[in-house]
Amino acid sequence: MGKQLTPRGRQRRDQLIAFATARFAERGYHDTSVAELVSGLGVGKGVFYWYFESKEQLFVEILRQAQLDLRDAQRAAIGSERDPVRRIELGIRSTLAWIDRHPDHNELIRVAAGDDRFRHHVRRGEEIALDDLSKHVKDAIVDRDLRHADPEMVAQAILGVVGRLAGTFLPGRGAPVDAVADAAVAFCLGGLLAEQHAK
Amino acid sequence: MGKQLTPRGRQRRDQLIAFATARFAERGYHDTSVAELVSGLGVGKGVFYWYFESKEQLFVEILRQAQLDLRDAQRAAIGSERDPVRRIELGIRSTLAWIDRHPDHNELIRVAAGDDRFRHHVRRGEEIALDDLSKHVKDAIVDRDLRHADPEMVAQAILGVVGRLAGTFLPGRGAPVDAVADAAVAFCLGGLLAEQHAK
DNA sequence: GCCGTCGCTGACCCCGCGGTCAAGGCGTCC
DNA sequence: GGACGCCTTGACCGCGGGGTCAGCGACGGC
Repeated sequence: MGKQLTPRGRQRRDQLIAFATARFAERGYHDTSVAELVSGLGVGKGVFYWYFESKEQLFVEILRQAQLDLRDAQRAAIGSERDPVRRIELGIRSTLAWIDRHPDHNELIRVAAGDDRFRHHVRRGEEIALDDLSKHVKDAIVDRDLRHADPEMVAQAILGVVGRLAGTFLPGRGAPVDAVADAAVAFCLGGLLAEQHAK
Repeated sequence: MGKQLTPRGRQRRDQLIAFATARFAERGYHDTSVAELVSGLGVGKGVFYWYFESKEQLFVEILRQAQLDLRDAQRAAIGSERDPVRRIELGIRSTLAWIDRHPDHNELIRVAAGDDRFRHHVRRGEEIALDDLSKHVKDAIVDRDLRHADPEMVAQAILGVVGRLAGTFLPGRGAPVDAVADAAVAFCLGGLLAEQHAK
């Protein structure tokens, strides 16, 4: 599967991945042709098929890599924090920070989510983070004697908030990440009705 | 633009729309060919182009109609309710009820949101509902002296929650709509940290 | 200098797509 | 019955897509 590559080869491969990521994010999967990708780098078509099996395989690879990277960022941010609520907050903030740093990858995930062919990849990539999040929610409910709620639903709701705010405010008019993160955290924790209290 | 159709013609047209809606929802825009649509109804290809200008135009029409229909449902549900928080709740519930009744249309909206070609249609369709929602949020904040928050961000967050919960729980697992709606409302209003209180 | 391996070329193939159109029913009204 | 207009047919077109492949450097080891 994994082909042996010299440093030179690896460089080309990375070029292709980087360029393809940008194009996929900008124009979607179907509207980005292989011809476009190679001509964008000024190379022949064969180069593409030297490094990748197919356009689809490349897309999936980028997608998977992005999801792994995001997951790493989340893990690193959460670290060994004990308080479940705080873990959730750190997860939210690190996710938004990652999206802010990788707008193309996030866009690509959105594209993938809208395509039947790739949707299950997205779901699979989310699953683990979602399970973790659900656990934290469950812990939080137990620890703090909160109202009973299905942890998975709450976890999904949080993902919904984060995804939506990121998709709306980060790429368009560059709202400061921190402001968006603050809003996301405040909403997820306190909802609409939270009384004003120490910020 | 709008062609005159006899009752028979209108019936065919509706058949095509219904079938296309299902196919688009199931397989996406690109992976649903015109040939597939017509052969699914056992008619010739010309039939399609007798009723529609193009595949794209048909898709956009279905999309627009779905969004208008959803909006009508929301309006009807909210009616003349005065309390902004209650208006928001009614909006959430009616949206989820609509999605539950029209899974294909909702799926189609998701598909459209992931395609660069149609994304702006989706946004445009959301805009009005979003503005309304923002107003309600603003009113709620003023009325109840809640913590200051950007109404638009809160509105987007609410849409995020509703969209995500609908997309995850309604089509796959046949979760009862009311349960999902209760969870969505509870989360949007009280967030994670809301203490337990009268259900 | 020679040869092998890695990287690259780009013309080419085949296919399926969206879309067209000349021609042929079929219903209806006179 | 004839004529007209709505509806339908399906072979056909051009195009651009993903993917292939025989052959051409070019560089490094011997």
